[in-house]
Amino acid sequence: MAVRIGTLRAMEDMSQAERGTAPSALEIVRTRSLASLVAQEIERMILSGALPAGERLNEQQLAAQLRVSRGPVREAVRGLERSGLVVAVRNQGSYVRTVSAQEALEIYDLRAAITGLACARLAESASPAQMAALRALVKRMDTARRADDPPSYYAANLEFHAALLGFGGGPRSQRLYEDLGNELHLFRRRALVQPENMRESNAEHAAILKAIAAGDAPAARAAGEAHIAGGKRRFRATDTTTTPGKGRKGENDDDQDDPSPPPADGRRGGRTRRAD
Amino acid sequence: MAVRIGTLRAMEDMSQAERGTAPSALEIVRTRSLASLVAQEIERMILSGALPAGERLNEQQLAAQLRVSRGPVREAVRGLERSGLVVAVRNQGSYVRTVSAQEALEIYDLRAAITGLACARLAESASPAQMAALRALVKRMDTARRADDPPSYYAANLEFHAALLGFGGGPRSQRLYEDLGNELHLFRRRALVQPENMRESNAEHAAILKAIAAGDAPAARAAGEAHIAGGKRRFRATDTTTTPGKGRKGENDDDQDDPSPPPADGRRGGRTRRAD
DNA sequence: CCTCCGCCAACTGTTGACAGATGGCAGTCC
DNA sequence: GGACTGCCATCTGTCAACAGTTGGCGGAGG
Repeated sequence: MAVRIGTLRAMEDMSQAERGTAPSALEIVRTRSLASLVAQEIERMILSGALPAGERLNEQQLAAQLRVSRGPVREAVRGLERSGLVVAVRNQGSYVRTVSAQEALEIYDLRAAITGLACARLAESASPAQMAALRALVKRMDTARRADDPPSYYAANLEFHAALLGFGGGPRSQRLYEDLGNELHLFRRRALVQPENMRESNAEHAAILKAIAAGDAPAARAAGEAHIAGGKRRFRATDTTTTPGKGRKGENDDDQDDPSPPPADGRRGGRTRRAD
Repeated sequence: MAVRIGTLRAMEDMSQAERGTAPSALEIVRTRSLASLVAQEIERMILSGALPAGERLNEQQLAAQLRVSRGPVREAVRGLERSGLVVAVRNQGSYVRTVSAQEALEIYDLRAAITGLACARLAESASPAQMAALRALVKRMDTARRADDPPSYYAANLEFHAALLGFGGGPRSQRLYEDLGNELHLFRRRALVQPENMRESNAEHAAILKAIAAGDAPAARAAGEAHIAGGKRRFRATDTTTTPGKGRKGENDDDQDDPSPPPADGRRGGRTRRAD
């Protein structure tokens, strides 16, 4: 109803409608709040390693760095706290969360379970278009592997898993998988993807697609779980703290409550000159 | 070292040491921030139904009601936004999240997957003490069922699942299961637990424990998944929107982006007199 | 020389205040 | 009489300032 009523409004709807394009800066300001942008930026800093695990988050330093007030920074940090990327101690500050080896293994298991679920469902419901998209991603990864281009492989791998979870699981599963992956990043910075690993990993991807294409739900589930288990194994192979494992799964006695919330030496206060 | 050095400090340590007891109000203020308490309170309001799904969260009204400033309220809401309980729209406000039927089913599947995982691991690692604790909880539920006491059953059920996830999965799994359960609460207020459901549910609990005690990991996993699947089925039986399902699993075409962020009529601004 | 106490700087927690946006209501112009 | 425009109350987004706490450093005392 009404054709020319509010051309401005119409323009807004248009620019909102066209997704995927560059969000045009003005639209960003109009739709996202400062706090959400700050959260996104801090999250990026953490995942990129600029803020390593255990690091303290200085509110006013971050605020000054991002040219905003402390309010949005605090709101952003509260959000990141809920999502498990940082831990906060009252009157002391927030720290980038440290993930123990045991927690990392647990997260791998969770990812395996939900990936298997998505694969199984996808085996019963995959559309030709979805299969084509997944196959194209595997092809991209294969190309990146041959070119020995780990960054490209890594990006395509992320897309593949996101598509897998989105098609087979749903938006909630997708977000969960992403969050778990982010937490995993906190355990020891190590983006090194070796050529052998790439080949092995992509072979598992192909196996997943094969089972899905065959409509074999149990096989697809097993393949999906095996893939994440393979990632867990490859992850352990490059790590020292997890290899001297006590035979199998760490028996979790219930005597550990908090594994030291303020993990490192909290250098704060005092008469130390500020770091500029 | 030093006996009477700082009796106050010593007292604080003492009160911190005694866990499980009433947190003594003063200790709460000293360890938890206002924002976290506000978040806890708002979360309670949402889960209890005082703030129904789709409801708008008025910041200053909440601030006035809780006798705090808007700052902590905003921080709390940002946290709840990250955890999926509320959605925020810029310059318009935050709303209690509405969960669609399809999302609810997806969440059930996720819970089934991680519950199955925990059961399988527990089948290989359960200690006698853990088994005893789980058996005691099943017994409590059975007692509650005989007494036709749904609230007690409900509470024990929560404890049972928390223990299951904590023993077999770990803290991360436990928290995840809890969060998913909270989201599920947002789909249609319906705490009605029928006697038949209680019996069926607890029978499934017993089946899980039997498989775990036998050390049969695949069987334990299947039992755990079947239990959540049973919950999903019982849930569907009491709901109308999910029963006219199209055969199987809703095929998720990618044409739905956001299912209306401002869900209801956002009554704001204008010259309406405020609701006191 | 060692121990202990007081001081102080830096930081977090919280509040109050200001600017901008939103959406309904009423008056006004065709 | 219907549609539109301006106005205004309400609320959110953001900022700046105040109060309280923390933890190390230096001086006083033994």
